[in-house]
Amino acid sequence: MKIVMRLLTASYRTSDVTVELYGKTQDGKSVTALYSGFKPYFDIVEPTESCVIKYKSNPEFLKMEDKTLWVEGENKKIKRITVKSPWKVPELRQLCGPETVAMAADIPFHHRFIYDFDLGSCVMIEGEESPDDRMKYTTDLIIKISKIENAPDFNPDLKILSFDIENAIMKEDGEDYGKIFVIGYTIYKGGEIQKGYIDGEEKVILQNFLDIMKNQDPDVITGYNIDGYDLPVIEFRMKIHKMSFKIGRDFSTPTRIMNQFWRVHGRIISDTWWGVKKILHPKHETLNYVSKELLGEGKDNINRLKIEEEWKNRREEVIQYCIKDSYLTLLIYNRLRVLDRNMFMSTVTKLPLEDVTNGGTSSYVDSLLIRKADRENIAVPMTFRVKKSNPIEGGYVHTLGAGIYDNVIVLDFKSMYPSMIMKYNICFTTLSPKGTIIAPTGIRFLDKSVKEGLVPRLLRQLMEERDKVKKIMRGSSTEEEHNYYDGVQGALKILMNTFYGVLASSFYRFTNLEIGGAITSFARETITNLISRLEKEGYKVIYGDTDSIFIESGLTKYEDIVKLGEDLSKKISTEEGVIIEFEKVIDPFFSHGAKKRYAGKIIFPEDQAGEILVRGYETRRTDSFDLQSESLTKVFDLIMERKVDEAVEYSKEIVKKVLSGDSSIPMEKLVISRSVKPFKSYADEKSLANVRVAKKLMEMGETFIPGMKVSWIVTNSKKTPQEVEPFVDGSRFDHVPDWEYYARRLEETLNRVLEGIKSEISITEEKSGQVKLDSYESGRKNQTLDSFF
DNA sequence: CGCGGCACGGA
DNA sequence: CCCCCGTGCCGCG
Repeated sequence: MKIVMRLLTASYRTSDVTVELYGKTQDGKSVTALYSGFKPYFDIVEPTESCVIKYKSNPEFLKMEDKTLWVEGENKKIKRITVKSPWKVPELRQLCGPETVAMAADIPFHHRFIYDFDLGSCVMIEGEESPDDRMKYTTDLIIKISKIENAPDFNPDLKILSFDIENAIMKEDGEDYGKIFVIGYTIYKGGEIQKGYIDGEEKVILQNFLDIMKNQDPDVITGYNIDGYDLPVIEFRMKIHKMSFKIGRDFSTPTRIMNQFWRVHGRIISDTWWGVKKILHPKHETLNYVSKELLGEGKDNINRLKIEEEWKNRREEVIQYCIKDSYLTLLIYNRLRVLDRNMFMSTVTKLPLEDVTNGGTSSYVDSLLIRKADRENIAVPMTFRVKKSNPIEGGYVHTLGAGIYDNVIVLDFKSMYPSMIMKYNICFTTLSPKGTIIAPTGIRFLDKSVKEGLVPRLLRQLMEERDKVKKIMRGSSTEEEHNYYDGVQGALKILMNTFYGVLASSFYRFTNLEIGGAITSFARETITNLISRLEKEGYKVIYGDTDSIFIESGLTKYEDIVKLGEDLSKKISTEEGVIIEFEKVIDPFFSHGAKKRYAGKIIFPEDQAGEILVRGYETRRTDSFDLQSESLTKVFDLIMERKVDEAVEYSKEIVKKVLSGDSSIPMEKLVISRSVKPFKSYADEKSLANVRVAKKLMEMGETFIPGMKVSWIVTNSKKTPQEVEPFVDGSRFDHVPDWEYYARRLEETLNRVLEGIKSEISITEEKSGQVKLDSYESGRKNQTLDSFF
């Protein structure tokens, strides 16, 4: 038979080293495709005679081939050693001691298979169904592969199972420690939703859970915080009942990767919380808050801290609450389009969906770079850590003076770092003392005419691919088609931009800090040269950051400003060999005089006109309290209308109101929220409010998982460290906020902005009058806020 | 009052 | 397990 499927996950079984490819067909069939006979191998650089003998006499040894591979600037003799068991490779690669250099000996076996067959995210498989394996897998089809090749891309409908557990609080040790009362779930397939729950004896619940996995056979397992909570609890409770947590498509058990993600053969475990964090960046990360924000609907009202009581007295409500959690989570997961995003990324990285869902960005680059290196006989080094003595110097940031600016033109370098890599042929394959391209750091690279680097070539192909996809997108006839190509081109853009990050990282196989430094130094040179040139030509450059330049045009007519923007972009692009895009016009443009902080009203392009753009300020920060963000937004709105006096008046009023502890101010508007890392990573955990709050929450019986955001209200800032009380979404807060603290923080925020205008106004217009709010300086004796109001 | 640790956002 | 730059808050000496 012959099928076409999208790759969901890839793995291998240890019993006979068969590669397992799990996928989904366009018509919704789940597939296990098996490939036998592929063996793991790795390279040893110029091994000694005794080392060769050592390998040949090892029971794992299968064969040895001679290779000549390019290693750090020269061709070297390599022995390629093929062995029996993938899991033995870490041990075998150092068989001859630490002084022998092993290459490509840390590539996961399933990746090795995909790279060698040069498979993409969708494949065509020919083969026979395998009745012998019928009982070993939960999928609709089980096929022994006789032929496999790439197929055109498509995004099939996947079956998603979202679940949530309610269990005894894990406070003290005992038999019922964490005991599960109920599992609620929601299954989604092709637009249809099916809800359900399992209760009863815990052992029965767990068994039913395994049966649902087997019979429903979901492609994706999600939930809210399942990585750090539900899955560990289930694993733990199964152990107590001496059950095996076999939810894999091959009935294998899931394993935890880096104490964070879970991986299981055949399915994608994709925590919605993680998607929320990465895509939404909300102020609070609780399911209740995110649901309300995104769906306009919150969780049911159940007291989780007294779950045992609730389970005894309100069983039906708890069950409904539990199902609803899984349902809301599923809706959020779909709303965020996590699967679509990941499918697009898997398309452009040529990796299975699971690998882009739970893998790092280095695996994206690996997937493309290793294939190319292999085909060009370039040795693939193992991942190593580089000591970070002198970090790479980063992007250039132009000083931004305080004030209000008119009709500001924004120019952007298109894909700055990828462009630098391509223009200057920056690559580990072109790095050479004989090179004629000299970076500002003094590092040399060969000219393209001598040798085009692997990375520049790859980026060029990705950029060409993206331009092609964009063109198809513009010509697409349906919205669906348009969205598809838009997704692909967006993923290509993200992928291109990850190259610099990965190559400059301190923990990657192709890392070279000289190369990372060369890229940023070329970028700094490019932008600073352009700024000088524009200034020489009489333009007033007011700001720039890494790849953007802000010019106060000095013009007043809209058409003239737009024309200038277009002319500059055209002129510079042709001259510099790097594309400069005319991005927008902002009027007015405001900053209080700090880099990376500005606000302005967009007047070009048309489709963004009227939008107030804020960067860096408290309104954009998830760790400022709502009252602060809202007040600042209001002040910016007034400034954008150039109503400075009104802004000052408003600011005074609101600070006064807060200082008086006005009862009309909702407590929620005072909540401050910050994330907390694993406790052991802190130098002094007691001195940090967020860490203290996390610990308090755990004492209260709330779930806290490292990486989570926690929320609090400051109740006494005069004490050291300041006193804070956790704020739990949905439950009453019965402490008194430190109103003076909030008034002071608010005033400082608003003052920063208003002072920025005053200095500007007094210079250009000699406008008298007090703009600055009456100041309050903490720590100074005889001066408190009270003395001013 | 200056410094370092920390979290967050910009690009 | 993605880079650095920069801001602002807090606690400490």
